[in-house]
Amino acid sequence: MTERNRGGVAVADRRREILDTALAIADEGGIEAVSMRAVAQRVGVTAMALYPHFRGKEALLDGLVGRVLAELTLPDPAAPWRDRLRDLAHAARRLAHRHPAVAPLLFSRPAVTPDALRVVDAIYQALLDAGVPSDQVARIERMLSTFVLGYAVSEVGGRFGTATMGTREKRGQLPGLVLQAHNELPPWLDAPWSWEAEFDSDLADLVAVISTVAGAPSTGKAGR
Amino acid sequence: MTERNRGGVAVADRRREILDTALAIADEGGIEAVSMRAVAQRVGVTAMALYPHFRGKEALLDGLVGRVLAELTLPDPAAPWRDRLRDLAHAARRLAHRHPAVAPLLFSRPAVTPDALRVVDAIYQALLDAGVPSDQVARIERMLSTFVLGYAVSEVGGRFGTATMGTREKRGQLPGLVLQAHNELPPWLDAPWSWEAEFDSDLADLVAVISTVAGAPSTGKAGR
DNA sequence: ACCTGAACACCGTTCAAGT
DNA sequence: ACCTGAACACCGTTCAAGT
Repeated sequence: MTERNRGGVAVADRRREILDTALAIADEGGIEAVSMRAVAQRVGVTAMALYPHFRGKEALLDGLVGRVLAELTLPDPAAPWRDRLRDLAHAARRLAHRHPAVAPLLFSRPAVTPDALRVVDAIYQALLDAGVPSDQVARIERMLSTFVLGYAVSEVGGRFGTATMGTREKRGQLPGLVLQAHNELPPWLDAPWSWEAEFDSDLADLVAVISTVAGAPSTGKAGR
Repeated sequence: MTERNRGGVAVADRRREILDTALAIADEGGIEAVSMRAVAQRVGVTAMALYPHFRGKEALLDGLVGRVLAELTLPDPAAPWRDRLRDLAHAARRLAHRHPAVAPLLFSRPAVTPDALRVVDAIYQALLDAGVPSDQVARIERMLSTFVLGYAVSEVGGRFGTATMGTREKRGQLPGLVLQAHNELPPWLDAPWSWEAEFDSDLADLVAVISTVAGAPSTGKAGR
């Protein structure tokens, strides 16, 4: 017995339609393109017609984060904990690449929605299976998720730079700025072959931390 | 021979005055309170008067990031590398707490401005002194700065939650959501005593990673 | 060069009114 | 309950005009 409005559209479907539209607009034009008016127009309705579904723009953005988080597929619970953590990290990174405008919003929404809690729980489970003491599980989860989110947002947000050449040449000529350590490093090492490969190396290092915290011997060193 | 406008104000001072004003507004009302019109009004000028100094709002926000980054004090180069990295991390975290509205902007600006490069160079130097192989220095720098920025932004942005009680009680009752691992953990461990203490533990773990990558024996395990 | 004032094409949200 | 249309108080930016 789903509720229906005059047009015969189930209200839950309408809500999802609004979020799908908002996500499409965000993917195409960035978060600043997501206006109540633009979303409404694409849905084929007035901006005010969104308010029965979302209290305001903030609520719509909350919904957008949930919509994106729901896309994240959890790893197979039967897999080894290392694989589960790696799969989850890669899935999160790919998600950020798919929805670069929405990813940064995760920094300002607490992970207390059902969509977020199921992810946290999967990480908790992997850490417990790894042998991490229970008084360290929450900390390690935050450390891991902070790094993964931070790395992915740095990539899509542009913090890591565009990897176009020429930036280094300029550095040498910056007036009155001495970059001692930069000059000791080969220039081509500033950017990695592949951001995914670097992500893998970082994950390997963090998994080693987890093994250490768990009291088990670290199995793999990082390396490139 | 500094250039002066009709009012007798040096143009460089005018630029700084605009940025100081923008920062004050951001600190008080968040980033969305920083409008060309609001900044101009506080400076005592029309919005259009900002355009000779900044090409547009994006350029003003770039300047704001530089203004904040310039506040970060570099560690004593004579100190041991571990202390230098820790001091830098804590200084960055405090900076984010002082200017919570500006910190997230760092994710979308590449670290290629002089203000940013001097920070990166200080980290490079510490990592080289630690014995990190040169082909790993840039990667480790990104891993470290990504974590530090991500942690600080998570704190001030609200991702880590408000640490008010009650959220956990709700979790148990979320309809149709089974949080297996959550139920195995004592509820009071969800949030740490102090976010700063957790930050310290995380840093200790990351410093241990650096020691491992450097080939030196890890000196300190994490612990709480 | 620096600044103004008017104008344009937008915003989010409230409110009274319709069905 | 859901939606409309007008209105209010904002935006960033362009443009012609002033000094």
